[in-house]
Amino acid sequence: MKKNELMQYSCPLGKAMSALGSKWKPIIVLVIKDRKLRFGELAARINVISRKVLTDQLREMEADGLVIREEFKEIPPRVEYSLTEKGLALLPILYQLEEWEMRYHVYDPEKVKDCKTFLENKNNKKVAI
Amino acid sequence: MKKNELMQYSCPLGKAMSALGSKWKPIIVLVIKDRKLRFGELAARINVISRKVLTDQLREMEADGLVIREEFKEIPPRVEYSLTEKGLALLPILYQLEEWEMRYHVYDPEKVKDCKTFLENKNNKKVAI
DNA sequence: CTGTATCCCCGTAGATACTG
DNA sequence: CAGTATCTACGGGGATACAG
Repeated sequence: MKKNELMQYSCPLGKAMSALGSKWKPIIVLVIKDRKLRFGELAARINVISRKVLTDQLREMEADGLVIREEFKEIPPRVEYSLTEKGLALLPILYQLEEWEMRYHVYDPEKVKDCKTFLENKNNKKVAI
Repeated sequence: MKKNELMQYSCPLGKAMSALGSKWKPIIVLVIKDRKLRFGELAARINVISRKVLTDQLREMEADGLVIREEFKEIPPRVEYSLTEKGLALLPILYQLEEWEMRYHVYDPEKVKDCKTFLENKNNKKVAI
């Protein structure tokens, strides 16, 4: 085993970061937080992500125990995603990270608003990012 | 401005993740936490990182306001790195992330020990990773 | 001692078309 | 509806050599 693999896979912090250190995972967690969402709902709420990448990310998060994937064998197919207990436990930490950034960075309120409405636009529902 | 740039640079959480979402930054924060360290000390404590990458990461962290870089115009040159207030404020969040991972994942205690001693070995000093 | 300068690899993520 | 399959582009990260 190489040393950097030791870092990545055996250190708790390294492993935690690899579980949510990708571009979209923290956002996906925040978007699913309230209730089960279908794949299409997820894709609509984060409309800048491609379906391939969304699928990839969800599969990895499932493997990491962050989300639950429920597949209903229907026509048309339906798949629902929800957070596991582990995924839910991540929420307060993500909020703290958000607060930390807000506290030490000067934001243009308009841009933050843009960011919030960006996700809201496509679903007519508040998503706190 | 493209939408994904909006996500990355205007959303507090997106910005926070881009500030510490790389492979080494969280570890660098933990390693510097106690006191100022010279570049060489940092490189020795995280001996699997190449000097180029360490330099790159430190420069980015400096730009993000996480670390302070003090350069002493001496022969031989001396540079000391320390955490800013912003960097220090990140510590409790990193510890929570660590605890979160520990709580939901079954670790082989031997491997965690290896991970700890891996960083300890090169400096004869405890570094809590 | 503290870095640069190159070069290169590989993985993430994106675009697009297609499928059960 | 919920994905695959392919191909491509880009950039982080690594190895090595050199510099002030």
